[in-house]
Amino acid sequence: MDNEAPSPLKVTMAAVAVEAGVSRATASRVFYGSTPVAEHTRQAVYAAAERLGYVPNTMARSLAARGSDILGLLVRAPDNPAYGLLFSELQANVSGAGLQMVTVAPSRNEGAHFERQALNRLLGLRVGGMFVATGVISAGMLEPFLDLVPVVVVGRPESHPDIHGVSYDEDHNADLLAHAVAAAGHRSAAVVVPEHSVSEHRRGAAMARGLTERGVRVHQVSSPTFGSQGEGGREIVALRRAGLITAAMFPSDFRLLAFLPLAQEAGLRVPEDLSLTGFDGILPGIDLLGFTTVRIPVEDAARRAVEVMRAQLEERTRPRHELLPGTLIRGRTLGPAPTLR
Amino acid sequence: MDNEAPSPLKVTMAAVAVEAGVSRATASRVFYGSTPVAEHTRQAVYAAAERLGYVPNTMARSLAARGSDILGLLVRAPDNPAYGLLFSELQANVSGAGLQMVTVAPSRNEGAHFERQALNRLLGLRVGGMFVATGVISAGMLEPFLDLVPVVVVGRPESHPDIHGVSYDEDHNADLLAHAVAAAGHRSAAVVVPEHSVSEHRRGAAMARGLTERGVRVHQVSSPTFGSQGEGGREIVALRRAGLITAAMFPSDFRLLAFLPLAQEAGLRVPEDLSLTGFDGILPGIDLLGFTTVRIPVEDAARRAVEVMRAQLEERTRPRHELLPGTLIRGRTLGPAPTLR
DNA sequence: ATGAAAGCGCTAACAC
DNA sequence: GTGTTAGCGCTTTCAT
Repeated sequence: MDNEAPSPLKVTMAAVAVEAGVSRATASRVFYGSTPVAEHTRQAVYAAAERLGYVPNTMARSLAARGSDILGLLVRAPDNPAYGLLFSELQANVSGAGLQMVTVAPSRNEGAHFERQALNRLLGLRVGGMFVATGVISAGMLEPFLDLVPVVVVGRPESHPDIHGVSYDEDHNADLLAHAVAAAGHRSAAVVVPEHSVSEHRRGAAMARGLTERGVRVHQVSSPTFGSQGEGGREIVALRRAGLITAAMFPSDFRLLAFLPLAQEAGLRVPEDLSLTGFDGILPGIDLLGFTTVRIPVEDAARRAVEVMRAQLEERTRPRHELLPGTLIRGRTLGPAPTLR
Repeated sequence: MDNEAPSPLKVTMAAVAVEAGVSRATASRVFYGSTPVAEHTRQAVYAAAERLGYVPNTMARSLAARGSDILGLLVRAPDNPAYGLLFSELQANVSGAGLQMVTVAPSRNEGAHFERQALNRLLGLRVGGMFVATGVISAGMLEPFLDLVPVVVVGRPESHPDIHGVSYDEDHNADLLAHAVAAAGHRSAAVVVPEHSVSEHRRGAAMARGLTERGVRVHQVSSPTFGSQGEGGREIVALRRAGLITAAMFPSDFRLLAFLPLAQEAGLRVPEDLSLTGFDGILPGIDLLGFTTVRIPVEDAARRAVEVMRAQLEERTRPRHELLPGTLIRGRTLGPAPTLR
């Protein structure tokens, strides 16, 4: 009588082969092989694997195969909903393409050093391709590996000429909002342009530009550090009270959210007294607040990134940079411009 | 003259050893070895590795070592901020402990089949331990591997007697809120108890119990499917109008958020006419809305989960189940009970 | 269509 | 303190 089966993780392909009465080579071919295998042999091997609870050892496999088809994702901050959604969508698309993906995150949100560690974790696993969803890693850090593993940078707007990039078209998105504000009849608006966040700064600048081009007067508010939302907010309230603006544009939904209590406190009705716009459209449940904002095309970016990756896996091509437009969300925080005073 | 260095990923430890003028074994010892190595040898090896851009091959390493110290995380839905934060915190704690972690997510949010695939991805990598942050995988699916790899289930309240669990104390948290509502003088409140979400149902039931124990009359509202928030909300509005309640408790901040527009539409002031409480305290920026809610202790759970994991890595001990209390967030949506009518 | 055998890059005894 | 050597579990020529 047979002994009790050992723990599944200890079952090797050799054991499966024996159980199925074939050679290790044949067993291997059944699972991933390129060469054809007789149908009944195939059945036998599958049955044996099932019986033993065989879990293929990815380590051994990719070592022997000199590489794997597992893709890696380096994600900057999983606690940021925009990245969380991107992770989720990439995973879905990768699986849809019949590929696998593992994800790593740096141990801290800031610091190239930590991102490097995470990158090495992926490289150490000899992934077959990498999605990089963080702006902190410089292209230079990626460069040495480019010829061995396809890299697709996703999300961040900027990238290296040798690296494939699929990004949100922040300028276009900002313009969508600027257009909406102008079209609602506003002739003078505040735009929050943070100094310390690269992407938010870019958004703010683009919104200001879009307004100006449309003949809307812009009052630029350089919001101070992220923590103290109060400052910029109070400036906006003062501008409204002085009758200098009828709308305020924020470079993220979060900042708009932070402003709401101030507006309420100041007795300003939205949008009757003051129209407001955000940016991102990601925060779960935020739609319920009725924000007028632009939804960054996370799903599209994920889909395209995977398509680009698949193409790279087949055959390396010249790097391309794609910019994906978002969609305007017409909420209740943007209304027609009131008559001032 | 030497040829140009090959791609870093092609550099093997053998190459490093040659470059440093030592044997492969010594090089190995320098990187992870248990046996001591002469200081100047050590330097030489590090220098050689640096020069060549050596990236250790994790596959080969853990194959030879029959296992790795890389931990795996199976996370249910990275696009859910609560899971995103948990991911982030686990990563920070794992790194803090000098360990590595890779994360996998199922390709779709629902379906045991997809979670199984993700689980196998982790198992295939022969991780040294696993964090499981999903309720969908049944303990039975985990059971076959328990003796080979330590498993810590984190977040979900329920778990198997053979598996370590670190969870949020939902009952306690619900009671915190019930206490706060009762203490504010409310004598009659609505409690939303969804039928289709296990954890939300549990929360709702516990809140109702807590109120009842404190002599508060409970109007249970069985919110229908998740999509149509309207239904339950309208029932609450009606209850308030009929003068039957002065407060409403929701089993998630999201549901509370969904109710806000309805309350506004109905002309109900919060909290003057109606007090509201949520549950979770996670959604970034939600604090700005002034929700009275309970913050689930994600950071504590992550920290404890890693501590438990480390203990398991050292020596397998009897499984323990921990329940972690959250903290009450006193926001502006809970006020003193108004006189009815 | 299948089997035999040679590694993949590394670690872990075991010698010296 | 360092080198030698035998595998880890698997894929992949090369035969048959």
